Amino acid sequence: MSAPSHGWPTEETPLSAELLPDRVAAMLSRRISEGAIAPGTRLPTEQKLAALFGVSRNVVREAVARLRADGLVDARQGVGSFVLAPERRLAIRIDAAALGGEGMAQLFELRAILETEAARLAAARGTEAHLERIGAALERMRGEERWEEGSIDADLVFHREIAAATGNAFIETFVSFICERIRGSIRHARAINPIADLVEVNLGEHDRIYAALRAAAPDEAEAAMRAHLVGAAARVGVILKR
Amino acid sequence: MSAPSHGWPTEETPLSAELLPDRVAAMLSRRISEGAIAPGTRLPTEQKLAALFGVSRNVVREAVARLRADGLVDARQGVGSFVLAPERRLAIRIDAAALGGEGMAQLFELRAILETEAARLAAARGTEAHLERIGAALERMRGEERWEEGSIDADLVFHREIAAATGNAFIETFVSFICERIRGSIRHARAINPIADLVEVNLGEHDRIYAALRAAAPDEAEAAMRAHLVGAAARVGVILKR
DNA sequence: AGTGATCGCATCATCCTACAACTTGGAGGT
DNA sequence: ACCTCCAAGTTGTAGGATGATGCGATCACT
Repeated sequence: MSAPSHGWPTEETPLSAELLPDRVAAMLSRRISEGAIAPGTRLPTEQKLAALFGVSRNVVREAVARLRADGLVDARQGVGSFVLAPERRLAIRIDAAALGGEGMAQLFELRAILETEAARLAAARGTEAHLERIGAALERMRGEERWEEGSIDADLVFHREIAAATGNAFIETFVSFICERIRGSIRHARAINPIADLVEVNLGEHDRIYAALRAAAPDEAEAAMRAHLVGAAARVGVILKR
Repeated sequence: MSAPSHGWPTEETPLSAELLPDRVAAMLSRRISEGAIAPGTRLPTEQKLAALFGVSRNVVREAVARLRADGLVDARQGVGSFVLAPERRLAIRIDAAALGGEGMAQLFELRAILETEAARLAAARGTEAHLERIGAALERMRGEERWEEGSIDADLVFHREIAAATGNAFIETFVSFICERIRGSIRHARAINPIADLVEVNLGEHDRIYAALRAAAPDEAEAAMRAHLVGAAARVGVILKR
């Protein structure tokens, strides 16, 4: 037993539809983020990993390359790959597994923090061009009567355009990212549990936001956005505190 | 000439220290995010990319694998890799190039939104264990008299622990990520322009935050955090509006 | 001629082998 | 004790081979 028992029980692969490198990367990533590999320690060599996972070294390389790109490990030629401290990460990634129950509530809370402030800033700074694009998204939503793919898309655009109206590219990126993740996880639950999510309700809330933005009223925009998010969260079974 | 002139001038590589796959991925990523490749269109085949960049197909594969992991392209076996709409991205990545001037101000604004709210939540929810860890970071900072590596590290821990005290894992991740990116970009400017950034100033601001958290006073915690961030931004030459 | 099944082709996914570049550590000589 | 050189181990890169997959063209049958 030369390996110091890293604890690699090969983890029977649950035959997911993902590609091999993605699976390997996901497993390693989970081990690292769970602290099962302690920062500073060295990963097994690529050859050993290949043997452990039962894949070729090329597949392992793609997986490790992704970990390196995310800043989870530091691969040094001729030495090995070392686990980095978690705060060194270079990319934020949210996998669906983290959104079960409590995770979704937390993500909604983060979303609310960003979007309420985004609404406030958009009301204060949004140009006519911005407002027109927000209005266009609203109109697209108005056309549909059921809450399905088309209107959900328009909803995302609506929120993204508000974030863009802040003039802050990072706010736009982060809000868009979070909304997209929430949408992705909702789609599954929705098919099973078709909550009464009438367009009228949503439209009323959206109209209030838009009116506040048009009126350049930051306080009202923030309040309207908060009310909308509380409602949206409730509609997917999440209670948004505060 | 079968290739419909994607416009691939091979882009002479500026001999950076990065690895080959990283360089290829960065080039492709830039093309995509700049819109030079229009969503929906197909990338050249891996063989052609390998020939264009003058590298092996393996290198291209690692690069494309990373793009796919980030949600920038969708690679379908036997067909090709297609560029996705920008909002479909699965990871947030901030490269240093985006932080020149205006970028840094925008990132600070985003940071302020998150951290002021985080301070408020931490004051309301933080447990004794959380507060102790925040205090420990503060003590570590107090030991140093110059603002250098050690105290900067402690500063990061201080902010991260406050985010952790919200009990929201996503807030912790996002705040930590943003602080780390700002730190990385500051380090360079700092070496050239050693702004008067005395520890006492920083400590005073931090003490105010800590006192507010101890007192479980959300409003004061938020105000103290805002004051600190305005000061921190000013010290690196960024004016934080509002 | 129209329709359906079949085949071939382009492409990605995976695997394999080999070599280059780099680091480490020890053998051996000075 | 110190320096030099070399051998082993590891990651980085190259190139090819093979299987899997999706698409279009061809071909046979009606």
